[in-house]
Amino acid sequence: MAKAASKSTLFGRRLREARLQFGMPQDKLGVMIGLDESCSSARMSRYENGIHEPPFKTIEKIALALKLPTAYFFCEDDRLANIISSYQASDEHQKQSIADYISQLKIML
Amino acid sequence: MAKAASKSTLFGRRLREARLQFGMPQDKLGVMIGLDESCSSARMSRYENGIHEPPFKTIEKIALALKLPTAYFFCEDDRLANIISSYQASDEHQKQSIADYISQLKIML
DNA sequence: CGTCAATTCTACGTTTTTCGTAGAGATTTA
DNA sequence: TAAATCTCTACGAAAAACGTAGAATTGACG
Repeated sequence: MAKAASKSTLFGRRLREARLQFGMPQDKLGVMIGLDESCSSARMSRYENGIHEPPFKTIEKIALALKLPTAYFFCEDDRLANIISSYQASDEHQKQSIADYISQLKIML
Repeated sequence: MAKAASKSTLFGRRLREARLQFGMPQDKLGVMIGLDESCSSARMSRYENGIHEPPFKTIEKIALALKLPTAYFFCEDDRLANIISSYQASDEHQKQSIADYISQLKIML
């Protein structure tokens, strides 16, 4: 039987997605952000399944470890999530290009 | 004397900024998202000052009330925060334009 | 299939955090 | 200044997350 996703959160789903993309088990990622290895897996599991919600500091450490902006984990919209992660991966010049492009559009609103 | 910002969080700072922009006192905003008016101001104050951290559900309600994407409240980078809120304010066609523009840049990475 | 190893999940008691209350402090307006 | 509006905070009660220990699941290999 499939897992009941009853308690899942957007954050949890994005976390799992990003971690799998990164190719790392829960316990390893937990240790990366400073969790004790004795409970690392338990905690990460609960975060991914939406059973518990981590404090902001922990969310930031996770984002840093996975090389994604914290905001990424709170995007419902896949397209926006992609924009955010692309922005993160861009160099200064490209970041400015993106910002400029958006400013252009805004004038037309 | 200025308030000690010792416990402030990024979320709290973005929340205050967005609420003031929206032009609404803490208690009113709290009631908007379903808080009892008897403690609405107390809770919003603690969120803004980083004394307490609200659960994800509450963060989402706040974002909805202020007409901003949840992700906005987790952006350190002002330029990215602006991109996110502009995206939110755009119509479907413009959203796609933004996504396409970013895809273009990505190819050049 | 069956087994071993790796990974993920969860019940339970403890610890930590947030909540609601009540009122104080600060700021603005008349 | 006085009154009204807005914001902040100490305290005990309630709720949520934590660490532990081990169970369940998944995957690779024979």
